[in-house]
Amino acid sequence: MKKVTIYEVAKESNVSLATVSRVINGSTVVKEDTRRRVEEAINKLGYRPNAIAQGLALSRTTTVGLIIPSTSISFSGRVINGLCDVAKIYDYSVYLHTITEGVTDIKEIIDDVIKARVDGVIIYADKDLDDSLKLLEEYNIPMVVMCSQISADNICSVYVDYKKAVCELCDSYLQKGIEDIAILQDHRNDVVSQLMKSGAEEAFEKHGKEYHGYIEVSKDNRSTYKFLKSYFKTHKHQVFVANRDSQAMAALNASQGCGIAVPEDMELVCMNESKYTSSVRPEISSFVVPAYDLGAISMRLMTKMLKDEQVEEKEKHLNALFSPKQTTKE
Amino acid sequence: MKKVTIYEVAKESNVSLATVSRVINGSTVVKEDTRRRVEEAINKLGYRPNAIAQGLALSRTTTVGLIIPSTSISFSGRVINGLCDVAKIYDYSVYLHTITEGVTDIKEIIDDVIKARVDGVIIYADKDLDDSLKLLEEYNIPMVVMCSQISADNICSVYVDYKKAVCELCDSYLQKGIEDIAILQDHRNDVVSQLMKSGAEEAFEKHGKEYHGYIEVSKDNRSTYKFLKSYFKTHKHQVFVANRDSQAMAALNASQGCGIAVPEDMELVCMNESKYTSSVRPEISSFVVPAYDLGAISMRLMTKMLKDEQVEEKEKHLNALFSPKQTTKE
DNA sequence: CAAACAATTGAAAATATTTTCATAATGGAT
DNA sequence: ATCCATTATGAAAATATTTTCAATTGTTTG
Repeated sequence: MKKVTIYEVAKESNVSLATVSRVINGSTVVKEDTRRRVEEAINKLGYRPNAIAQGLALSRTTTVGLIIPSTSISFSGRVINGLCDVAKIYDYSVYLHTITEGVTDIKEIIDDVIKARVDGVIIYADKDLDDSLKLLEEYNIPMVVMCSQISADNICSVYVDYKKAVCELCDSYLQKGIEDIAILQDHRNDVVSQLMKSGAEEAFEKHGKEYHGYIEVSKDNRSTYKFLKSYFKTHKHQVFVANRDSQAMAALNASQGCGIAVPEDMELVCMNESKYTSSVRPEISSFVVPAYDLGAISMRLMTKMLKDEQVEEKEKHLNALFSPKQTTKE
Repeated sequence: MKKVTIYEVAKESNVSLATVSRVINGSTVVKEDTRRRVEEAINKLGYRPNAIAQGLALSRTTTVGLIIPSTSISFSGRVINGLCDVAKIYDYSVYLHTITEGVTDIKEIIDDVIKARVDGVIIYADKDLDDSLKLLEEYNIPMVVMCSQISADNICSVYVDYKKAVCELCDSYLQKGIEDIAILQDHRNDVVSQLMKSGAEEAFEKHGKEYHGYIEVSKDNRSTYKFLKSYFKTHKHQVFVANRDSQAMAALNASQGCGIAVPEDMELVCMNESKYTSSVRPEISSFVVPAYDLGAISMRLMTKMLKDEQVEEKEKHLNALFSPKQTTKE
């Protein structure tokens, strides 16, 4: 089983390399007759173009690097799906790197995507990654940053407007006179938490009040559950907002042991709907975050940058749609 | 910002290409003095090796193609994490393709990984993919198949022994005289369902009985929930086994409206634990499937094949660990 | 001190493609 | 038949690296 290259095809069909290349790429004109001959040779020999050689000759790999945290898998998973689906449409391939928090050295990943000569990089950056991005900027590699609001010459960003979501949520409660809104914050210090904070603060400020409702917990789910189980014995909130679906689940389960009925005693809101938050009973309210779209739009933006199409907006924000599943408090 | 290649480094440090290459790859011996000179030049010029050119010269890309369905994201996500973590350790990169059932043409994906000249392919095949795999075999591309039990010259497989899991589960109930065990089957006709079937049948046969407890539903979660809601009004089972976590959740929720208490009236068992099945209340029993390990082990096997290490077992099976969360029926 | 050997280094080929520029073939108009 | 304008094709350079084999340098040793 020896390798068959463009040479063998050329010999078999009695034409030059150039002509075979033209047939493969279908761009320039080739006489119908020779095209047929070449195509026959390709089929006969089972020739497959070599993307590596093409990449070298063209200085272009039609490959996009994706760098994404491995936490919150159901979310990342949907992002990846959207991204891959769109990549397929535009004939790009995806070169994947996951980030395991506290383990992965991002510099190494960046080194690798540079070495691999990807045409562009899409990175999910819910934390500050400035240094790492600098290097990619230096190399002038087109970038799409998911989650953060960064934009520059060669950088686009796509993010979910959690600030607006929380702001409107709080506002609607405040208008009904409900002020006791708790927001769960873990210590990841990520962009989403930041946005939730500023959203709440903005809403309260608008109503002439200051916001003080943060509940700080560790990143770990199990211990969050334990903490809340005892916390709820002494604290009752009218509204309880959690960022991740697993946190909302922890809150729901913890509340049940403490005689707090959801939603009658406490409304529970999750910022990221998943098939679980939507299927659990009692049902809990949640924001539907378009994770699939986040990936899909990021990839679409990337293809525009790579094909030198006009990118009308370099910063794109998506809305999280509130989906109340409970009889809203009066 | 012009490209800096091995040429520039060679000129800068007054040596030949060959020597620079030797320094980069650190394999052959280079005089300490020249090595230092070359390294200085590399740093000064900011030289980065070009993996594409290396790939061409070496006919090797240190890249592994991963082909995985986009359904059941939380499961695939963990597989991907394990796989990427191990890939990183052995300095391989991951080239990702997702399969959207009914949409993606697998042939196209295979074409693409061949074109990309990946060194190996890891594919999650919970359905029959024989034709597609044939092509990879022809090209002699090392393969690891996840989920199915295939093995051949250049193919290893890693799968979770669902058959054994279900068989032992049923057996333990039968020993207690419990025979009314229902197994939910959707119409995906996947390998896992097949294995569950044969596991149940084997257990019943062992006890001199025949198994007839399948409940057939559609693939769609929403309609499964609806179906079960009415089904449970007229049917009560002692034990109810669901494959995917979302199906177990549907069953749990459906049961609650029908006056069936879990676990008192009906034990609910899920074949795939997720953070949701493990955090929902009432708690449900589940098998802990080592998805992360599935990915990690597959990748490890692949690295062995690629580095020509001895692969002692070409078929590796993992056990799903039963984690009963309920007072088991007497 | 010369011979023998080991340690370094370099020249050039090889890897599989694209693309530019030049040439050859074709066809229509005169 | 001849010329001009297309249209089609080919030769060779370029892409960035590795590797083989030969040459050079350095080090012992008799």
